[in-house]
Amino acid sequence: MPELPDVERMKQHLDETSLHKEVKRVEVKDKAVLDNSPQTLRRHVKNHSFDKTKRVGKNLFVDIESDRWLWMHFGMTGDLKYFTNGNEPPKYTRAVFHFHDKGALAYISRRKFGSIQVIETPKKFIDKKGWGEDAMNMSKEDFVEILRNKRSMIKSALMDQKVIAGIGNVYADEMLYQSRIHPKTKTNELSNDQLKDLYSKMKRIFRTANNNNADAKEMPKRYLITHRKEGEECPDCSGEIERIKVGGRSTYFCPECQTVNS
DNA sequence: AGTACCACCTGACGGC
DNA sequence: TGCCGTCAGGTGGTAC
Repeated sequence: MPELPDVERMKQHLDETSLHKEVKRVEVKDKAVLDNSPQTLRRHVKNHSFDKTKRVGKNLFVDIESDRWLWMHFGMTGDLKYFTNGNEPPKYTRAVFHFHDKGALAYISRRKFGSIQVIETPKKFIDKKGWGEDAMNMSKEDFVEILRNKRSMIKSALMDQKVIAGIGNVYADEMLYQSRIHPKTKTNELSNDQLKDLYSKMKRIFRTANNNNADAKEMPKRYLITHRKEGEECPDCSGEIERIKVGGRSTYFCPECQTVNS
């Protein structure tokens, strides 16, 4: 699930339900998702409250005390869900933050690819990881400048979190579809105008997704995301959607429409 | 620098 | 209904 819009939705959910409430208890149901020991996590979170949140790319940071934050990442199947005590936590809940007010925030991860870690500050952490600017914060000029000299395939470049933070498999396909660019195009073969167009499409797509709560079913019918299936009819021409591998990831595209530099 | 492949883990889904 | 293969919105490591 979680690309930039999904994590943005989780951030808003946390902000609306769980901010400024003291954590009474941290329940670890599967420590596979913890980078620290349960004891370390508890030590930094128990009797503290989530003061503010920050999203960078697909990462959610939660401020717990001075110069101590939680880093949450969600892998391919993560989510956050607030529920009230007395109710069952959602399926695949791996950790629960119980608040004093009888509410609780569940960290959900079916495949356990996600992680929770106590860190110092988001800035230090991001620098160490080498992540690029968040896709929604990046300027058009920086976008063009960073991509223009890359020699990798455009889809791989878009998904590289060290280049731009936040784009994943589904939205990379969407951007390239709307820009009519073949996913295997060498990035440095794109013109500045094509890169600028790609940037505009990226912003519009993420804005649309954010407005629709990252729900693919609510996205416009002209979007590829509602037709991500082999053999499906392209919403823009009579062609059929094809599936290929790019950078090891399944890639859906329209061979009729996406002919730029292919 | 770029790519291919594997690993992590737990399913959901379609074909027979 | 059951078994089996394939796929899955991410990332990190290795090897070439």
